[in-house]
Amino acid sequence: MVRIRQEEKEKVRRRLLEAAADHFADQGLQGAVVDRISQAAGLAKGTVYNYFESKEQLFAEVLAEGCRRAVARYAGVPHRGGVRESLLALAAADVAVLREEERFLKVVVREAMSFRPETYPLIVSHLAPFVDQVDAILSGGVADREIRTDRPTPQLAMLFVGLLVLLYVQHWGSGGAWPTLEEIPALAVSTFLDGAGRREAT
Amino acid sequence: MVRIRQEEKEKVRRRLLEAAADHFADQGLQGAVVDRISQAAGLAKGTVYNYFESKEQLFAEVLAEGCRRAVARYAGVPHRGGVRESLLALAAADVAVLREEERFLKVVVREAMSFRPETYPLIVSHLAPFVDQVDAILSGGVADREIRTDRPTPQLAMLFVGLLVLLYVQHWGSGGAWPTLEEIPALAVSTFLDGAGRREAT
Amino acid sequence: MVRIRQEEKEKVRRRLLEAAADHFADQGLQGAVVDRISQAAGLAKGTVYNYFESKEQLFAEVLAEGCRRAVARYAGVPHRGGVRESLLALAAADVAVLREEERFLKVVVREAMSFRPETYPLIVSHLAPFVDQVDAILSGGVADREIRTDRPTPQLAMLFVGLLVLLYVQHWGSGGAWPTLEEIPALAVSTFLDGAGRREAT
Amino acid sequence: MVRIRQEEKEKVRRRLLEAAADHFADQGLQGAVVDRISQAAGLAKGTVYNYFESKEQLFAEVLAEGCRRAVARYAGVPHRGGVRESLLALAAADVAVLREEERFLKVVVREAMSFRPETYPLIVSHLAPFVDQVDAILSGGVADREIRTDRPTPQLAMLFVGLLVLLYVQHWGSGGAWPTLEEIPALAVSTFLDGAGRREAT
DNA sequence: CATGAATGAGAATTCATTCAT
DNA sequence: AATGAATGAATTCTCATTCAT
Repeated sequence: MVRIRQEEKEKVRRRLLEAAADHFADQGLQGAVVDRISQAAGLAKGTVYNYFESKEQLFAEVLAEGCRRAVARYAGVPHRGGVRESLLALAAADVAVLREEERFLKVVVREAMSFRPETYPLIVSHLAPFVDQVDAILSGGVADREIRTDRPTPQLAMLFVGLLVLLYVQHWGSGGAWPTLEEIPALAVSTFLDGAGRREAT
Repeated sequence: MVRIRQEEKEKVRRRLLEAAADHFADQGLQGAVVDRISQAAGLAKGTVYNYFESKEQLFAEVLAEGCRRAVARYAGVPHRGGVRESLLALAAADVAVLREEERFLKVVVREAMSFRPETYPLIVSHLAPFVDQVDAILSGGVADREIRTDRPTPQLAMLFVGLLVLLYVQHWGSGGAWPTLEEIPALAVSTFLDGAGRREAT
Repeated sequence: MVRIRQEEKEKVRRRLLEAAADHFADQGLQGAVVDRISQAAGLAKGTVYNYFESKEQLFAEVLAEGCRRAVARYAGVPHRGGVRESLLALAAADVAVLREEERFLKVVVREAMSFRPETYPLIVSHLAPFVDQVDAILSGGVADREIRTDRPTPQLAMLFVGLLVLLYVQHWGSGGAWPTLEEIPALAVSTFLDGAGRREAT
Repeated sequence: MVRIRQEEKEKVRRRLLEAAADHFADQGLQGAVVDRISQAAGLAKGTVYNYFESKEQLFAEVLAEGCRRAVARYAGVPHRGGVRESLLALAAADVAVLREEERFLKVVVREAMSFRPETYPLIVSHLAPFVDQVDAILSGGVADREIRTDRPTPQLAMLFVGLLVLLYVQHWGSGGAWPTLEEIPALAVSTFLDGAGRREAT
């Protein structure tokens, strides 16, 4: 019975998080309204406060949950083949997550790009596992002489992740016109690895 | 006499815009408080409304002013030499603007990266001159066979601008740790043109 | 339980309406202050907005409630005997309502006499049932040859109602000196039916 | 020269009063905005305060001016013939004033009918000359046995004036539909003297 | 636990009034 | 005298949070 109670609680919590993600994605932390979140979850305003300390807390949890869900997906991505293939696979996984958890990811991206001191470190730490994975791939690439060696791989990794995020922002900002979600992985990897200059030109 | 009055008014307006930029940069549109802006400008609350219709209006004007100041600076940048040199010069000019008008630029970047439907088109239109300049450079580069031809130059231009913005965000987000403003132009251009892959590797 | 809640809410709503009527009667729509209304009702400012959309809405509801209460009372008045008796009964009922719901009626009268385009039609429509009743009485009087036939009864009805209102205004304006509430029905009916001219004089 | 200065000042004052009457007639004391009044007069906000102590003062002066203008016109009306003719002439003069000074009169009527303790006595005192004139006519009528003797003539006079005002309100409230200004004098006098009952019926 | 009415701090905005020019 | 920029008190309305049921 306690078990069932626990599960029930967890379910309600989820519902609230989903609804919150929805609203935070659209309106931001300040613009979102607790009452509307609760109603979207089919609950009363007060109930939110049975699960979360405050609106800010709720926001932080949405952020954390978003990162958790994202990271969970990357863990399963295998790194076979060269750097290009691995990065493609990772980026593809990322886009796949985006599709399923767009609301959560939007919250994360939006907050990340507003670089508020209160949340920036939080987000960086949440995203660390993902960046680390990229870093690992790139380090392998350095060993295989596929990657430039004049810059530290952690910085390159951050650049790659940043590039992905940048493309998401342009995707959302353009209303999905360009780039489309489909082309993002290839676009990101190609831009990141090859640059815009002509090969022979160098 | 009227002349002096006019100048005086313009000065006050400036002061308000500066103060507003400060606050919007830190708190965003929703987080900023009109009363605190006016006080930061050494004026009373009501005075803000003698110059601007509403908080939203004020925000829009800060945005416009930020873009205006930025664009004004790019106009003077000459495109001599190859693509690399031109882009470097442009990026350097951009960073120079950033140093002097950090508050305004932060507002623009923050808003741009939050991709709100209300302001995204506005910002895009404001930034258009800058993107166009990059586009012009890249188009020249295509003619000189310095730039890949498999992607439309407008998209490449947006990518370059996005990359710059991305580096600003990481600069601000890291508290200035990495990248520093000095290294941003080279970093942006090198990443954009060369990518992270090894030349020979291809 | 829900029942009790509902009743409780209805009670609070009433309290707010009464307090609002008080203030609107004294200060008019523009002069009244929401905060003072809520405090007069023993509630906090915000509570008003849990029950009414806005100050204007609240005013409209007070108006409607006032008319509703008034009309409810007239419905029970029987028209027996001649025109004079019927009008007297009706006017007496109106004065009786006035005594009990003075605050509400004052709001209605005040607003009616300020002939604002925003509310005048509203008030006219609310008062229609009362005017119609007078009209019915007068029409009966026309048949019985008690009433002049050279003017449409609806216009005469409006005149009678207007006369009543006029006497209320003079009553309130004079601080109750003249006319007193007691004499208003007879005064209204006599003035309306007989006029100030001498019978024989005609 | 002083003379000219004086006249100039008087002219400006007039302009302000007219503009104020306009706005007070439409918006009431509370709804009117000083700045808009001054601009309607082609002057700056501050100028109003060179001529009037405060908005309230200005309102009071508009009220007084309205009454003054009205009363000035009645003074010239001769009482010849019987009561009916005299009252008709007076009412016609009143309507004539209304036509020319509608803005001022609206302010007076509106304020009178809102029976605010602050202004009611003021208005009554301003209107006293008019009421007195009616009273004089009625007293003459009593002597000639044209008027009922069972009610004090001052009260009858107030009733007559009230009736006129009532018709104005209905005229304005109905958007001029009924009664029209033309029919008001006859309507007022006939209603007042004859009533709605049939002569023979009594 | 869920509920939702009550609360009141806080924010945007208006506008009468002042006063330096 | 005329002006109109500056002021800040006053007001409406919002919404996060509390708490009795």
